Amino acid sequence: MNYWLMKSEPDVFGIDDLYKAPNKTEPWDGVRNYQARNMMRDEMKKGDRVFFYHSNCKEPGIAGIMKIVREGYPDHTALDPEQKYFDPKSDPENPRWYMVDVRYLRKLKRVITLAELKAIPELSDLALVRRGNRLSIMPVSKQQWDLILTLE
DNA sequence: GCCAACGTTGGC
DNA sequence: GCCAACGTTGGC
Repeated sequence: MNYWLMKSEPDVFGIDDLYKAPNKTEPWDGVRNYQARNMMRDEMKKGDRVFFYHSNCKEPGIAGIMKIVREGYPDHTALDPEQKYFDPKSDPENPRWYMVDVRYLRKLKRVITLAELKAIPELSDLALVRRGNRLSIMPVSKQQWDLILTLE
């Protein structure tokens, strides 16, 4: 099993929104970055665990845990001109963008903030805490995952 | 293929 | 709201 971290803006879609979704499951659509796309399309496997990270908000940090319940498949929001994430360069025969389905597992007892994570030397390799990192999806090692959970 | 301009991300 | 950092675009 692999571990990941995915960012979302809680004002748009936060951990509580995932909890309220049907089956507590939601497609992770709208990702328009190739590195992130490749991870969803090629590397994420059913059962993988994912930190739900709240970004661009008052208290950025890890808010909960979810799991992958459906592996990469084409992101249809890229194909629909009505959608915000429409991409005229994607096409149904050769979809450019992919998504996975995630299911809510639990909220953390408290949000583990970015500031805390940055202060831990053992996490300096985590992409999240690297300066200027803008990846919305990133791998987390088992060691990093376990360490982060001890902070809870 | 280089690189300037531009748009976006996301912490602060 | 500001702005640094980054990815993408497109002219050449």
